[in-house]
Amino acid sequence: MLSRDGEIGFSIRKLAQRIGVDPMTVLHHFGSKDELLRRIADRALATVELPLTSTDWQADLRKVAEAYRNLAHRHPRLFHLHFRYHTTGPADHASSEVVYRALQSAGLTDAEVAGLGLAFYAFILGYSLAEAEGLLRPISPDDEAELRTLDPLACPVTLALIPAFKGLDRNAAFDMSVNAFIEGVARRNA
Amino acid sequence: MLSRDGEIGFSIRKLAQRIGVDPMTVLHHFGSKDELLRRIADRALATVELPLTSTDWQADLRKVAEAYRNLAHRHPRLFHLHFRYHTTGPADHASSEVVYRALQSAGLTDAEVAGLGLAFYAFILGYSLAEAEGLLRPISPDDEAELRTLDPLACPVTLALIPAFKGLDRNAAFDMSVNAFIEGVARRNA
DNA sequence: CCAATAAAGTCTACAGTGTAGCCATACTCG
DNA sequence: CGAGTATGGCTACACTGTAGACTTTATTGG
Repeated sequence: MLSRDGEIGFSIRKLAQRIGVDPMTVLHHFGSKDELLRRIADRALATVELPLTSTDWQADLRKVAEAYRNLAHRHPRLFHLHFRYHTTGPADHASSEVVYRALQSAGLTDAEVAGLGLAFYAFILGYSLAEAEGLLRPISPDDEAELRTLDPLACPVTLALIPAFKGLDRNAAFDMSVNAFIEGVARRNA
Repeated sequence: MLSRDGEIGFSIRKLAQRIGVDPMTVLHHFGSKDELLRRIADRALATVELPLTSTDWQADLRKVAEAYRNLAHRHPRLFHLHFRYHTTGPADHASSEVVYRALQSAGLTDAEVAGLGLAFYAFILGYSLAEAEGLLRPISPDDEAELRTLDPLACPVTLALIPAFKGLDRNAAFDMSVNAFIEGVARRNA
């Protein structure tokens, strides 16, 4: 399955065999493998569960962020595809509309809405991708052993933080981070 | 060249032919193609120009963010590799040490430093990746034409923002965004 | 200095990939 | 009914990573 293994190890021939048709049939249907992956990514991205816009722009932003994180959780390999074939379907436009509307009602100028909106997007996509790729996972014993080999003179803070990494609460970390961004935005026009 | 074309279109055989050796030679040297790409990504990541830590933690964070963005600008396809083979070399540890030290001197708890530090990383990596992939590019006439086909009832704000997207100043947008995050962090313990 | 050992490089072969080109079949519309 | 068009499938081709055996080169120990 693509959600588990990602684009790597995925081939038209295997897919065709699994669904019992000729490889050329599926290829003709989609034109090329790239186009097939693009369509799959589109389809998966469209399942993001967007919030209805409310009067609380901060809550709206939080909900959009959570929606994309949940999506990444459902399809861990999706965002790789999204970054590769920057697919922007209807669902993307709908969610970016929510983001822009939220930022606009926060009282920002158009330039700020555009810049910060795209940045907010990049942030939640990057965070979701990093999390899905295992970069934000609470460190394993192996990781810890590797960290402990660091030079204590060069990386004292990192070494001191090892317990914090081990006990990392990913949900709390995500909330903290989104809140920090939102707080910074709110403070900008205050 | 890998910086231009990325992992796609890159093959051991082409590389070997370019440098005039047998493909098997390079393969035996690196063990596998994955290992080769990992090593290349390591090497490129190590060229990030880290700042010396100062007494101004906000300036330090800004410098780290800029350093990674510059790196992504030099090697547009690098961060795809980084996310795929989450390579964490010495340079990464050095730069994350800077980030953690900065956040710590901002007065955060260890859990906050760990969570926000990783999030800051994910943010600048995601932003750099998005920018390198062209997601944050000022929109082209084609993009504009596509945007104009959106339903004005569903996406009024997006449509109204088209001029802002056309005139998007990427540097300013990046500074704004990093500042928003930093501001949010600073405000957290105030 | 030479022989033994290890390392590095090279050739061949294999299984797997995307896909162009061509043919058969089915389905639609005048 | 017949012509045209979309759809599915077969073969072939150029390309990939890499396992395995073999040859050359370098290194090291006596």
